[in-house]
Amino acid sequence: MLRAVDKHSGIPAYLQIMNIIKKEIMIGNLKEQDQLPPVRELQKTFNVNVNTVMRALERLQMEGILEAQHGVGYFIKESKMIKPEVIEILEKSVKELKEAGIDLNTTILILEEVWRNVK
Amino acid sequence: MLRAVDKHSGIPAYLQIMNIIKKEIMIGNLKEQDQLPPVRELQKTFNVNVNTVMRALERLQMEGILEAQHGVGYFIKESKMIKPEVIEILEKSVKELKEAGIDLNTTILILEEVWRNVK
DNA sequence: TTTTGTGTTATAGTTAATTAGTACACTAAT
DNA sequence: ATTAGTGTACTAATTAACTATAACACAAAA
Repeated sequence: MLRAVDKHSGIPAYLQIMNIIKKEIMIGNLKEQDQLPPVRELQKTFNVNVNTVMRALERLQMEGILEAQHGVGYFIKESKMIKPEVIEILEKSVKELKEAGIDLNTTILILEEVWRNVK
Repeated sequence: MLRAVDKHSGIPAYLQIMNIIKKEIMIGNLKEQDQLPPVRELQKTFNVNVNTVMRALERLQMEGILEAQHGVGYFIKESKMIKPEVIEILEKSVKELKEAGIDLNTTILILEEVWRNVK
């Protein structure tokens, strides 16, 4: 479910962690009021320092996504799960793109460009 | 065509520059043997220091995408343009996603997840 | 040969991200 | 009251990214 961070991607670890957690919420693996694993466990899972975990969680708090309870744990505060239709739209495209031999990075670059141009 | 870098995204500027140039190549705005604008101009366009431009261009050289000619300029060495069909696949999805009220960041997060799961 | 336009290199300083290590603070169960 | 499990805070040090500034090196045209 939760995976380690990629330390060679150039993307700051705390950003990656934020995104991983957001993703888990969006696909429904984490729902409102669910408790996160303890920070000392997250630290091992993501393979980073506690402070880095804290930075990620603090920012997710600021975004209203998490809530901290001192001495207890971190909880999902706001969770808007993505509709299955949305996943399906992407699944269809991804299949076609993979068949065309396109890789993920290329797809993201083109996607950003297309996003800007489509009305 | 070329846009300034987003200094608040958390993504290192040199990575953003690399991606912008790759994107221009993929959509066909830059073709093999085309010359890039001079580094002192790129510096202004991207709103960064020369050294940061250099770092991006050096790495693109290492990836075999650019070639430097001292005293002359930077040239596109390898350019594989994306097929229009691929763009169309994404355009169709993007339209649907926008209509569903999904934003770009969310799309990218879900896309990465879907990419991992689709065979 | 000089000038202009280009890439290249180097130094010094700043800031952000990350780590290690330690200690403290709150909560709930015993 | 104690303990175990949790979050929180702080200091010190390291590294990567970035900036400003300046100088140097090569190529082509005047």
